[in-house]
Formats: sequence, structure tokens, C-alpha cells
Amino acid sequence: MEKSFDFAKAPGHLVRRAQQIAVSLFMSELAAEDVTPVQFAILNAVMDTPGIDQITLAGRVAFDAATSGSVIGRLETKGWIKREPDKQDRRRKLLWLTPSGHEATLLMKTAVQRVQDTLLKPLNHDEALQLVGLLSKLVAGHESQLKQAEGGDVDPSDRS
Amino acid sequence: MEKSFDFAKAPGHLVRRAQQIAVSLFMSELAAEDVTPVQFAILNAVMDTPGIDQITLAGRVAFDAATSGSVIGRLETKGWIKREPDKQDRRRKLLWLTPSGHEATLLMKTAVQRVQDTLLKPLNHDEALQLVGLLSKLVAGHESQLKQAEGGDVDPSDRS
DNA sequence: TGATTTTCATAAGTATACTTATTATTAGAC
DNA sequence: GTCTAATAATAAGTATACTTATGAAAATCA
Repeated sequence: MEKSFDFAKAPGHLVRRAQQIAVSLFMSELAAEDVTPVQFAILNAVMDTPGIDQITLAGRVAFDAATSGSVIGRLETKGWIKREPDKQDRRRKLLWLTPSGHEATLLMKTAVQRVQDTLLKPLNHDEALQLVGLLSKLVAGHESQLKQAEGGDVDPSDRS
Repeated sequence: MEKSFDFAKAPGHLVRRAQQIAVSLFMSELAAEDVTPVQFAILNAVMDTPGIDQITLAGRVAFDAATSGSVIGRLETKGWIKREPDKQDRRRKLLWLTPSGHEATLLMKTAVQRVQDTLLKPLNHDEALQLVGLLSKLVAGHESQLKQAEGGDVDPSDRS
């Protein structure tokens, strides 16, 4: 009989630990750039889609508008991102990298690649591929659930 | 040529998303208990080892002393945990569940089990086992790295 | 034993991350 | 065209999570 919930095998606990480790590796590797994982995610997305608005960006990197708004504010303070109201829709603010933001983001990318490699280091090549595949499937599964739930009028074709 | 870092396949991003989903499922399933994943982890550990001190507990659930201290403070406010100074070592504070804390934690456990099942729902049985195995290996690998790093009284020359 | 070091807990400060509420602006219904 | 509903951004409030600093107490050792 179990005395308590078995944390060592609880996927929720393992995922939290893995995330904690990933953040820690990121912060070590990119200490010189003074950037966080979330900030990099945003810089990367803006580099990918210059002129993106905050809401679309929030969806792209998967957090809520309030959080991404405050992170973008910090990136603006650092001089990496420029925020300008859309002239067609003055509720919106559109985002661009500044030249120094562009340069900094490019520098970060190789470091981030190193972080990903270090994170997977305890696994061999096949295991690493498996893990990424399984996590992708898990995340995608829940994302489609979410879409169904909020969509309401379901498209019968994507019923599981 | 890639325009940007490929987030969809980046293990760091996938782990963050998975954690986000796990927390979200937890909060939905346990909305009635008004408890967070971290709070449950602590309650569970204290139930497992009554009279545990804060530092040992922090190590057990894997966060720093400052965070666990503030979480425990919140649990004390809720009347679920009792905190008493150790008479042998007055720096320490030892932790116990109150009767109502014990009752609440028991209630939470079945709900948490449901959360774990829901989290793994997009995977079949074998895949779920694989994922847990791979995450365990990844986390264990980094934990042993860490122990080596802090345990090894390495020469001071590598202090940058 | 007295001084130094270590350890435990907390405080202070920064950065997520979420929810709900508010404001400004646009889009849609009539 | 005006009223209403929806949307974008921000503000406010709570809860992690971390680092560094501080104070109190214990352990070490000279």
C-alpha cells in the first residue's frame, strides 16, 4: 500500500522538473545576454514575423496577453523591440526588432541550440527523438482538445 | 534555410507547454480545493514525512528554500500546516499537517491521479510508459550532474 | 573558549504566468 | 447612423520561482 502519491513517476512532477532544468540551463548558457527563455521566444517570433501584433504573438508562443504584454514591455526597455500602434486599427500595437535586437537575437540562437542539446544529453539519439515525438503528440493532443472546447460549434471532421 | 529557431521541435518549448498544460489541468480538476500543484506537492511530502524540516522538504519536492518557505506560509494561513521550531536546533522549523490539512490532502490525491491520467490521455499505454521513462532518465541525468558539480570541491580556478 | 564558518529561515527584488476588470476602439446588428 | 457586442491592451491581484542579502543559531576548529 502506498503511503503517498508517487512523485518520482508522476508525469506532472517530471515535466515540472524537466522545465526547471531547461530554464536553469538556458540561464547559465545565456547569462551574458541577460535574457530569459520567454523573452527569447518572443524575440524569435518577432524576427520570424516582423510587424506581428501582440495577441497573435501571444498565441504563437503560447501565453496569455497580459504576460506577453509585460515581457514585451521589458524587451522594449532593453531597446530590443519597438512597439507602434497600427494605423488601421488603433487598438493594436505592432512589433519590430530594433537593429540591436536583431543582432542580439541572432547571437542567442546558437546558444539556445546548445541548451537544447545539453538538455537532451542524458538521452541517446533515438531516445531524444522519441521524447520530442511523444511530447509533441501530448501537447498537440491537448491543443486540439482546447480548440474543440472553446470553438463550441465543432467541426465534425476533427472529432477524435 | 530556416528563418527562425524551430519551436515546434524544440524540447525546451515542448517541456514548457507540457508543464503549462499540466498546471492548467490540475487547477481545473482541483478548483474546488483551492490548491496549486506546488502546494499539493508540499502537503503530500509532509503527509509522507510528518515533522520534516523546511530544507529537507524543499530538496524533496525540488525547489529553493525561499519559494517553499513562502508556499508553506500560505498553507499555514489556510490552516493545513502547522509550523513549529525544533527544540534541538532552533534555526529549524518542523512541519506537520493539521487534521483538516490531512483530510484535504487525502481528498486531493484521487483528483491528482485523474489529472495525471488526463495529461497522458493523448498517448496510448506504451507511449505513456515510454514518456515517463524518458523524462525520468533526463531528470535523473541532470540531477547527478548537479550533485557532481556541487559535491566536487573543484579547484577554485574555474570561478569566472 | 573564542572566532570563523556553515546552516536555516526570511526578506527584498526580478520575472514569469494566470485571472478578472477596465479602457479604448472597432465591428456588427438594426 | 447609432447602439451593442467583441476585441486589444493594460492594470491589478495572486502564486510561483529564482537570486542575493541578512540575521540568528549551531558547528567547527584553533
